[in-house]
Amino acid sequence: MPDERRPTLTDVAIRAGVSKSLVSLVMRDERGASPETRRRVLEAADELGYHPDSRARLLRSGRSRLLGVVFGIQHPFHADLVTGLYSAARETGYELALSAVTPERDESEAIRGLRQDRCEALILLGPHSSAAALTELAARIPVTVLARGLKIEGIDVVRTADATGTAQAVDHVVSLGHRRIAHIDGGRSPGAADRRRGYRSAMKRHGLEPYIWIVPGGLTEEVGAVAARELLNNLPTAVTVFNDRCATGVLDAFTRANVQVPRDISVVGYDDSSLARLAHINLTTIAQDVPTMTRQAITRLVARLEGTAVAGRESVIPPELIIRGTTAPPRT
Amino acid sequence: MPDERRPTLTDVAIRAGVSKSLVSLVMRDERGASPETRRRVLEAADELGYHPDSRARLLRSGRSRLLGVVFGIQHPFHADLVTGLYSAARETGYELALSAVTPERDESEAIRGLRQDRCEALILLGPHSSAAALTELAARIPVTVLARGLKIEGIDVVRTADATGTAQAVDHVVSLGHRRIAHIDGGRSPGAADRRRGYRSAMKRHGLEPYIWIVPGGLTEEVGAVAARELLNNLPTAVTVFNDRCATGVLDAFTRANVQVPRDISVVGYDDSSLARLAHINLTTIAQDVPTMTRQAITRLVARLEGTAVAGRESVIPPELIIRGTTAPPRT
DNA sequence: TTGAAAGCGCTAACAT
DNA sequence: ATGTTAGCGCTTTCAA
Repeated sequence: MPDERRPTLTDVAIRAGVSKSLVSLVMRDERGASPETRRRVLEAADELGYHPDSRARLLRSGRSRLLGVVFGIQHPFHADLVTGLYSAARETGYELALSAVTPERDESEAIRGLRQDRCEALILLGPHSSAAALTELAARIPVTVLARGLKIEGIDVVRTADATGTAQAVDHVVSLGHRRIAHIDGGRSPGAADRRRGYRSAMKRHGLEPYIWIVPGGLTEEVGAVAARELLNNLPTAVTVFNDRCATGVLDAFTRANVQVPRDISVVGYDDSSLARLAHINLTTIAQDVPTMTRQAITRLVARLEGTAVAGRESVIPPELIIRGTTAPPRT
Repeated sequence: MPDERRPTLTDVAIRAGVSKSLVSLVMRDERGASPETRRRVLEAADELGYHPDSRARLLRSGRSRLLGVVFGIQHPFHADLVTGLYSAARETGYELALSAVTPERDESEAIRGLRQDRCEALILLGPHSSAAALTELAARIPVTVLARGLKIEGIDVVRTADATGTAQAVDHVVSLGHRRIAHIDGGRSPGAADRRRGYRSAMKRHGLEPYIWIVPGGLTEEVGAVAARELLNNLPTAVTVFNDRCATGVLDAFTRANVQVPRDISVVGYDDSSLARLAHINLTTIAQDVPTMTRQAITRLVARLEGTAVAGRESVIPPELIIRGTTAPPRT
């Protein structure tokens, strides 16, 4: 089925009876060709089924107009971010090149692939490379880190104001009348430290310092369930959880233990992942503003590539509380 | 940060004091350079931070050695497949180019991107393009479809023997003593028809035709929960579910309705996704053999590209029953 | 408005 | 084992 050789620009030029330069102009929609020539060229191209070879084109023009994206293929939240990045890139004239991190393919390998493709800049989603590796990388190519706060010379960061997020969660349940509010932690995951800090300071601000209780948790449903079982010994009336996946595990453990949500305990998640929106979960949660985050990441990077400097290294995007069905006033 | 020009092969050649050809050989790990030369070249390359330009390389060699992969970024099972594809491609000398389908980026757009990048072949994960579109595509480029059974001239298919899978599920619960076994269906999703068929014929084979009960379901937790609520009216003793995500929703709905699994009802999922393995879910399920599927997909495609014909259009991989905690003998 | 020629960074074919 | 030469398909001078 396949291959007569793909038609080249030269083929089109011959067929249209003009020079390669003219064909090049016409294909790129530049001015400088007569309407008649333009018509003939387009006709010839169409007849041959010609499509420009982006590799050759980019090789010659010295640019790739490619933005590399490194993401964790197992992370639902990264899927949301990639979706947003595609939309944000659409109108910029840049394309996305995806490179996945899998259990058998680490971040450095993912980055290496992208560099071979001559991406002009890199977007790293919640990277876990060392600061040293990132510093070295940033010295060679513009890098923007998404969804992880770190301060590294030369690296732009776009992230959610995570401390604000958990503070909003605490404020919400406090306003419902809760006082004994626990926090299930994300350990060393991206954002976990800030979320923990936000919880702690909001509790202090409300004069609830004696009730501060931080339980080890993590990224997954499984650790959420474990953490929830720890809470059962001395059930608080509300709990803020590191993320929605973890919160799902929490809900599951509670249900099994015959603890009703929100009657017996209120639960607040984090991320507003599609999980949270499911009718049978219906989780009150903190939404990261994915459209804004991804738009900013792309905008900053493009600006840097075009030489339009952008102020500041860091964009911190405010999150938003989404009230659903897992929070209610405490039983009196 | 910015850019001294990226080092080229010529730069490395000059620094190492050898010809470009030698550098080219060394970088590609071909034989024909002395150990001493090799060492010098690698050292120079390293000092300069040189990475070969794949565009130029591929332009020159007339091939891209790129396999395009179209996947749904929201599908956990696709994540597993992509992970397997990376591993399978690793030793073949081909690279993967990922192109995601998102809510705002459809399959045809994903495919178009890959074709501009001059991928030599395409792997489509559970595609939903029309047969006509796929036929036309396959006329222009080798195509392998993964995880969806379809019979289209010129398209290779690698899929799980889905009918066998649900049959195994039925056999398993029958062997435990169940007779009233329902099936929650996947609707029009890839594999759903076969799984439904497997359920139906296994029920007949066991003389349980009167108990056949197929409830509409789908891909997600949400529809699983809805389907489960429908079962509550007339609870069977076991149910086989279209996939693990859907089964999770089923479990959740049962728990809320105070129906205990597996005491009151046995549940079998499908996919053996990471979800199923979580301790608090611990779902008995049918595992698709991802390593074999992905290896076969890559192998077939590479064989086709190298002209080594492969017999048959279709590889059907047997699935495997994984017994965990959601199945048990019925209460007597 | 048009065309000729010179590369982009690399590999392949042919020397040596 | 090493070097030389000629392009891959395109864009970009620069001259006509």
